[in-house]
Amino acid sequence: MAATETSPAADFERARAEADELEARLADLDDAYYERDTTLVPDADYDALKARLRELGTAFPELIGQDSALVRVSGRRSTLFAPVVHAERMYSLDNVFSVDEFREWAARLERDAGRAPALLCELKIDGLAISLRYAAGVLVSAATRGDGVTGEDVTANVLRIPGIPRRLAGSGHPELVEVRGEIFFPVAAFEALNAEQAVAGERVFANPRNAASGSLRQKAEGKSVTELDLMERRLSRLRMLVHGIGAWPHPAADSQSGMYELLAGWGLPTSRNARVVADADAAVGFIEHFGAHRHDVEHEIDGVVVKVDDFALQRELGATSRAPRWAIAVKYPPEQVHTRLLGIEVGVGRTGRATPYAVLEPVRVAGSVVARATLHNQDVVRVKGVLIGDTVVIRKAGDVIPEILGPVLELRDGSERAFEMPTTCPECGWPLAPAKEGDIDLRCPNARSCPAQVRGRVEHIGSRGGLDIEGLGEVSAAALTQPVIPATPPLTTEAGLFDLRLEDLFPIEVIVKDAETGLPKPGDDGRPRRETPFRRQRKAPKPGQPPTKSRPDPPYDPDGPFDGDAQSIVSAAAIELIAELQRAKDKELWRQLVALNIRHVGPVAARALAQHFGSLDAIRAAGAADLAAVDGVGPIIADAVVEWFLVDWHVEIVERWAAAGVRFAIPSHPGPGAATAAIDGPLAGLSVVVTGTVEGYTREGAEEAVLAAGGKAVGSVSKKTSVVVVGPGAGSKETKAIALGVPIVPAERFAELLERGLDVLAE
DNA sequence: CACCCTCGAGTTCA
DNA sequence: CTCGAGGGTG
Repeated sequence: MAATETSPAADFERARAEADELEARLADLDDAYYERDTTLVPDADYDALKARLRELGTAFPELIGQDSALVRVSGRRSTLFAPVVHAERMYSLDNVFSVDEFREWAARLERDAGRAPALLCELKIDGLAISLRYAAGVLVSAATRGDGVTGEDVTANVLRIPGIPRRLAGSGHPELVEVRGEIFFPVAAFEALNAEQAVAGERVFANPRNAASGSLRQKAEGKSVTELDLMERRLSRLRMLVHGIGAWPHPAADSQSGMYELLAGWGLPTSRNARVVADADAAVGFIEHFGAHRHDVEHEIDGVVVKVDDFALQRELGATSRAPRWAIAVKYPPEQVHTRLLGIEVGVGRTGRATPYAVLEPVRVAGSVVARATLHNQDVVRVKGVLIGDTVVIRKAGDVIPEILGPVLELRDGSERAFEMPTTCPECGWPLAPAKEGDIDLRCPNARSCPAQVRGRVEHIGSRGGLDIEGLGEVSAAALTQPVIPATPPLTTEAGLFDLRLEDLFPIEVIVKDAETGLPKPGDDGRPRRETPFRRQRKAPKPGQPPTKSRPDPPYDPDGPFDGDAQSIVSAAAIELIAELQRAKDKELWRQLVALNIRHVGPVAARALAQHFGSLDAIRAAGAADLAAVDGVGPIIADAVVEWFLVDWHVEIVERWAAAGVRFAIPSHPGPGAATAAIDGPLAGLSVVVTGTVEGYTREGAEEAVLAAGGKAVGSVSKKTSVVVVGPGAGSKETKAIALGVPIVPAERFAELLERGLDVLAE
């Protein structure tokens, strides 16, 4: 977004016209943001407008008047609540948008201060600035920032927010003190709120900040009892953290950090994430750390605030007309960005569902480059209102998965066209149809031979929740089911999986696709590049030199039927795959059940069925009623199992796998219906969630250990969860556990938990 | 029958 | 990780 170059002759009039336009636009945006809690454009665009205005202002200072968007403290007084004049003005902070700009600020600071002062780093919470006025230790009013001079009284609502003391702890409180802080909606609570709002037919909030603002501005008058209840609940989910003081002539502390200790001692909520660091370099470390762990905090953060810790130096540095010189806000790159919707393609998954997905101009969002995003189905495409060719708004939902929020209507030029859902399967050409009358999802009915579905099922067989076959993932599954060579793929259905031999793998050639575009990559000769995933080319020995053997040939039976060409050798991946398949034949019955791809039968249902019946034969012989009697299996799953066995090519899978040696039974199982004694152990009757990394265990291993100790390993935290084991890298589950009051055990004590059960908590 | 847990399925990128 | 839907429980 390069600014138009102003000519050296300086066309003042042109600059003024542009500045006027920018001012008007910014006034609109500020008005929407502060008065109506609406964000019309991504933050990045807003910042860009201001940056441009600042540029113009640098060239022509006379363009920037007293009510310019650059000068006024953003925000205006709302008439909703009574006005409150702050005893001391609430400043906003200057912003920088990169570590480099921060270093410039720090360098200036060090020059002004004549030394490198200690800095206090804290997170910039994306919430609402608030000022609490305490008179002789008693809360007398709470006000929003408003325009910085006058805010609105929200005391009645603030009193309902947990953690804000009406009376300060301890004694010796000043006559008057204004405590400044930020009210916010914890991210986890925000999600829950929106779900409830939707159910109640109320507005759904775009982000936690809007939710906090909206919640705080509710009025009790004229509300029904249910509405009041909803209001109460919303307020009770808000939280506050304090980060400063206003009016107080002689604070009993000589530094920002000392101030926080004092405030904490009074029972005010202070952040756990504030640190005093020695210099700018250390501050950069803090900034980068939380840039990477933005979502490991309970609230949304849009940056880091760095303050001079020493109060004496703060006073010395003073403030400009709008912001103190001793503090700076370092803003993180936006998490919502614009990019072009290049096209919408349709993929087919293992169940045959046809899913449209967006192909995007690759763009960086929250740390990674995104080129695709799912659109779920044609209804979602319609509801989001996106057209091919649109500029669209992208964000990362829940940290990872990119999501298209919608089009930027102003940027349409008429060349965009609507997406039309294909009527036939893009992979096999069969007509797509809903599985049931009234279903939105379209499916490819060619379950047996649609290459996409076979590929998906084979991949699922190899997955961790299935037979956990190393070397059978996305790439191998595609190679086995859709190679360019041979013409007849080694697998036309999964029935032949356990009959695969090395010589079936050897000839396979696939076309290499570019990860970004999905298009075939051209090789040296310009034609699509091919790869042989199960074979390596042996380098031809140079003439005149003795053939060197850099690596020994892989172990392989020379008397076997293998018939590869002399210049190639079997890759280790091929040998590994065959060996893994061999091992899979004796794996647990539940894994083999999952591998059959029966609808609704995943690891948990499969475990229940396996444990109860002991063998696939017993499951097959059981009626729907017998199946549904199993704990965790209801009529729907029971029917799905019965019906699965009625399809001839399904039965063929079972028969060919069994013939190849797949065991399909739990050895020494007493037989169907045998009472399975509840496992006794330290964790008997407890459900345990493990999140983050636990040293010495894989994710699976930890679950196994919980089962072995008699516990139940569950994936998500709820009120019923007995205990949550939290290791480094834990995310929302830890937050949720805290919110629900579920006991937490640190990962280091996992082993102890396994041995002693909940006794570990009693310390 | 109305909840609330769970599970299954689909999903993206390094 | 999130969504929708199955299963169990009060």
